[in-house]
Amino acid sequence: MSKLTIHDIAKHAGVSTGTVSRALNGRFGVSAATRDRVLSVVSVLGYVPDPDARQLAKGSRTVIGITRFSETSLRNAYYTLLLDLIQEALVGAGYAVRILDTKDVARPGVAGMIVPGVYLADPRFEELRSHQRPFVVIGEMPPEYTWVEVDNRNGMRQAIEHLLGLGHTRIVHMTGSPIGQTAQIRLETYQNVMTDANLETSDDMILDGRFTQLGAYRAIQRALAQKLEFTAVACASDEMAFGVLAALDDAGFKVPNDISVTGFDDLPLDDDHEHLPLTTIHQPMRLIGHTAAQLMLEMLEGAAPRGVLLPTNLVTRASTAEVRETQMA
Amino acid sequence: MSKLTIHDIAKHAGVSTGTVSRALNGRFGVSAATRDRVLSVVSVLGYVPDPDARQLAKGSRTVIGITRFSETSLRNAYYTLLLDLIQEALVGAGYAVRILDTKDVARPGVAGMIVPGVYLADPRFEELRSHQRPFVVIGEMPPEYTWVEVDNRNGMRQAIEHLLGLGHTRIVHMTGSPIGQTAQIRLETYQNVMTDANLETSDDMILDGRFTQLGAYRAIQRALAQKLEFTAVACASDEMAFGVLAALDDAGFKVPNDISVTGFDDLPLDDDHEHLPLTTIHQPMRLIGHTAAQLMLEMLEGAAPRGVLLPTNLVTRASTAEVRETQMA
DNA sequence: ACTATTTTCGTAAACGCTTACGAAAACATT
DNA sequence: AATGTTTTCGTAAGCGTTTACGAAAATAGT
Repeated sequence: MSKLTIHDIAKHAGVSTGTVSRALNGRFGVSAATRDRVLSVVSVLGYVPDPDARQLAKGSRTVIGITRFSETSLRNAYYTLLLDLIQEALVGAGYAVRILDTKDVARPGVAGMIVPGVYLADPRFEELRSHQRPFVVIGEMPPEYTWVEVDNRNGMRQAIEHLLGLGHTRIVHMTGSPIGQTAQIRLETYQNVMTDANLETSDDMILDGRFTQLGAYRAIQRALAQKLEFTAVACASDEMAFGVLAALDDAGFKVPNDISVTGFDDLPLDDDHEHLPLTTIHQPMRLIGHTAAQLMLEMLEGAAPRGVLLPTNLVTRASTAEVRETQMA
Repeated sequence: MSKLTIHDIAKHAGVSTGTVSRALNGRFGVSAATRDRVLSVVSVLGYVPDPDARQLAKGSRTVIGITRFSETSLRNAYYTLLLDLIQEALVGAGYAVRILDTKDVARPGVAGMIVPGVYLADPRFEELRSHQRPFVVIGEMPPEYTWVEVDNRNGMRQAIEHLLGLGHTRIVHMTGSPIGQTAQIRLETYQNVMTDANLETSDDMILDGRFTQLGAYRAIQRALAQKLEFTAVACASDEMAFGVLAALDDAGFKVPNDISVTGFDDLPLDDDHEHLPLTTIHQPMRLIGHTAAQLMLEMLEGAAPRGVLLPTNLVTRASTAEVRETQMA
């Protein structure tokens, strides 16, 4: 019940500590048979290696920094969750994780940085590039960098096609901040899919909700005031979808009977039980976090840069329905 | 230039490694003279002990968990900053910090928990209490627990008195979620100060903004629709104040000429340059984080529980002004 | 079969620190 | 001065890993 060490595992598995360590780290020089035996003992006894000892033995102290999210602080639920997940994976691999500023990238002891939401024109990006430290960005980047992102194009396509499948033709898009490229990609995809379906996407059908509930709420109010007609709104984030839901409700529209709404992210918000269950595009957060950690580990071992695009999928819930005849006033 | 170890220090100071360690940790058994000599060598060479080695040698691995914030995920900017600060202090003291769930409190290796925003009736609270692990809550608690919180009473008093000093008499309050006690205390203080000044605080003067921008925006819209008259609104958070600002702006009121607005928190939001500079109550975040860490360290050494109330101060910016004669329609 | 290779694995030395333990030095007490 | 106390400090044994290094075992080559 006290601390389980590598020696205990070695004893139980009838091998030496060196072998256990090699098995654990997937190092070369262990037969598949003994590796499996060791691993099974590990999982039976529930052994988990001491990160400190591991770190110490590995030599050079290494902390991996994660920068604070900046695109908009309101998308923070996303960030906190991500932070947690990355941390989990990295600590498991024996690294220390700290929240740092991009300017700390050169600090001694900092092995690398994980930076959610930087974009090419971001001033912080230059800061990162100018030092040699490896960094992985969470967001789409040119191929010469290492990054992981969800497949925004396919995600938004899924949302729009879902709406089209329900018979909607007047679909407006609620976009996010114009700075972030995530919003940009989602917007472009909306336009492309609509155009491919021979549907109109005039400028007034693109509402800017700035990735916030309030922004989306006001955008809808303005659109309604201008007598914009639509039967569905495809949002670039759940957060904004909630704002849309509120605005529609206040204006007397019923979702999904009068108007359908789709979100994007599907983050596990812990306080939003009051909302209508949202049809949305699910992001595999767990996978994103783990992949980011994985990429960092790869970089640290000198791997070449690469980008990873993760799949999304549509989650159909209660905020969308088939279009009906007389919907708008 | 490579890693500076305790041996280097020992050599330079002409003592043994044991002595250096003792000097560094303020342990008993080192003369003041040698301690100072060692410490000066340390600072000259810029030596900083390896946390992993320290941790390993100290024996029992100890991670300190911080739970995810739940009161409302929108107050997340607050949380992220806090997390960062606590981490900074704790890591400096040789502890590992992880984001954990309250139910992980019993996990082996978890020395203690720092829990922002739990309240007495919180189900998570029971979970914490039932295990013996020490925990410090960020938020006001009965004296038998260890906690740190900003002086909400004095803070809200400062805000209201500032408004009173400007001649306002019709002051409404924008409150947060009814669950959290923080909102409760701020609300009560508003009522008390107003009553003490012989001013009215009827129920319709208390608007519920649910700690979100959107919530506050809608609350103001509703109040305006009901022809509620007021010359100032004192908000329980900056977040809500921004919503109020937006609602007032949309309704054609000028802040601060027509109506004054105060916030509460003064968090460094990195994306809100577009807002009018807010008169608000400043929370010493750095101090809160460090104090939380400090209290945890104390607890770990078996200190008795205690609560700490940190001072707030009023920051006067552009959202408040003297009341004028003809303000409301 | 016997040697040359290759693969698997055990041994033991780090990694940088803390902390008993006991020796030496300092100070008190007679 | 001689002895007893207390304080200061050096020595060395860990803490739980990783990883050369080389021995042993398995496989290949003749």
